[in-house]
Amino acid sequence: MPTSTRTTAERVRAAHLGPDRRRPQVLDAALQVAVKRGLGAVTVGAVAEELGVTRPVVYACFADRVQMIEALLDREQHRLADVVVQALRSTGVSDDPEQAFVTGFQTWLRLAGEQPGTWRLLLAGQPDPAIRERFDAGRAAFTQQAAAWIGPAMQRWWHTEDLDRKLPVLVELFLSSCEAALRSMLDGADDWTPEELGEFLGRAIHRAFRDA
Amino acid sequence: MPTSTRTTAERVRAAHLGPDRRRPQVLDAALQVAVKRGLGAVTVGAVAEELGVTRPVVYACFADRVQMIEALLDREQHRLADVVVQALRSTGVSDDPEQAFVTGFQTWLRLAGEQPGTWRLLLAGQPDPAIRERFDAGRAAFTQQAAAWIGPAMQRWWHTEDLDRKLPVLVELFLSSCEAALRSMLDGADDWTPEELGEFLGRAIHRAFRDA
DNA sequence: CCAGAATCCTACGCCGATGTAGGAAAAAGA
DNA sequence: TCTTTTTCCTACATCGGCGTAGGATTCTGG
Repeated sequence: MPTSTRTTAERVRAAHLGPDRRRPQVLDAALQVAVKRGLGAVTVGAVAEELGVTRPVVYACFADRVQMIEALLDREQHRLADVVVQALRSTGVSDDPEQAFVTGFQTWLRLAGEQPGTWRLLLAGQPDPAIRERFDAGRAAFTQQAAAWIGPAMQRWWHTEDLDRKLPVLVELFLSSCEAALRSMLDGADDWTPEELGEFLGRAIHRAFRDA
Repeated sequence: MPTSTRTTAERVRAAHLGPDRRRPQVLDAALQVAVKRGLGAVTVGAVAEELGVTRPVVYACFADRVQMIEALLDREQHRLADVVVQALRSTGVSDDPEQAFVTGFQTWLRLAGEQPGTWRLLLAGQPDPAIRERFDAGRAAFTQQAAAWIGPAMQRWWHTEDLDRKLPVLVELFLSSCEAALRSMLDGADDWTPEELGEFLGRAIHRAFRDA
């Protein structure tokens, strides 16, 4: 049984790829492990086993465990950022704020639903102290990006007063709402399509922000 | 230097308390460690050092590391539940939905600000697999509690249609909004009092839910 | 004041994960 | 085909955290 069932049984010798071609595979395996058992479970051994390879092969790709996880976080963060940019672009066509919220959430949820694993990483929360700094930095980047979009938009649409003071709080609220949308999308909600969910939540969150 | 500066220097022999009186101290120390360095850093050794005691003393209070953390989570969850109950009670006096949201958030944020450590635990996210189950169970309990309050309230106030389908999504949104409020309260917002923040966010979230 | 009980501390063995060295197998080149 | 190079695997040493045994110290009751 060379394929499928990965019991702890004897493994076939892995293909002769070399570090450069092996590296993306390692990150894929690391992502699998992180999604299934949390970032804390991403050990060199676990990743190697997931990939069907021994640990030294992983060490040939990354100097140590921390660099491996940082590489994973880098890659996934870029993927996420791309999706966010696409979602933001999709809102540009409309001058109606409510419609902007709705289409933004719709395209974002649709794209996010296509690579659930990457997004679950974001919801997982930080693991051991070694990664914490890098993880928080990623979150901070998103916060900044969100602020850079929400601030001008609210100024332009509604001339919200005292925006300087309110903005940090609103950004936090916005990001948390996005998390809620994501959870609803990835977990239970089989009876919601991305379009339905995006419209429902986009409208609700728009109401919260409009008269802030 | 028997007090203060906890370098790694020689320690004084700890007082003769015994497991029963020592146990709450151990949980206090564990909470400190969790807040400072994350739940993943709550090892028996770290807790013992934080408390100024050797590891066997901790083992005299709890059978193993998992039971210690579970005891911590139990205690903190009860504290949290008490606060939530108080906040919910405070909304009962008013029949105006918006006012209910506002006073609810206000009392909750005020009480939460008094024991920040306990609440930061909630934001920290799950650590290793051993605790994950217990941690998720706590979150599920809050979800259920929120659903039990939001559902009837929305039915009574606004006769929201198709509530069965919407409720799970709305509960998720509500909890995430609470997290946002908490983050704003505990982190940056020095220029927001609990009353101001509760009014601002309570109103915003009320708008999101009213016409859902 | 002294025996006995309760409590704390030192010291140990164990296990899982890390990171490394050197030999075996596969690919590449002559 | 035979040699050289690349890549993978087995085996090892190390480290940190877990959990326990037994001696040292402090409290307590007579």
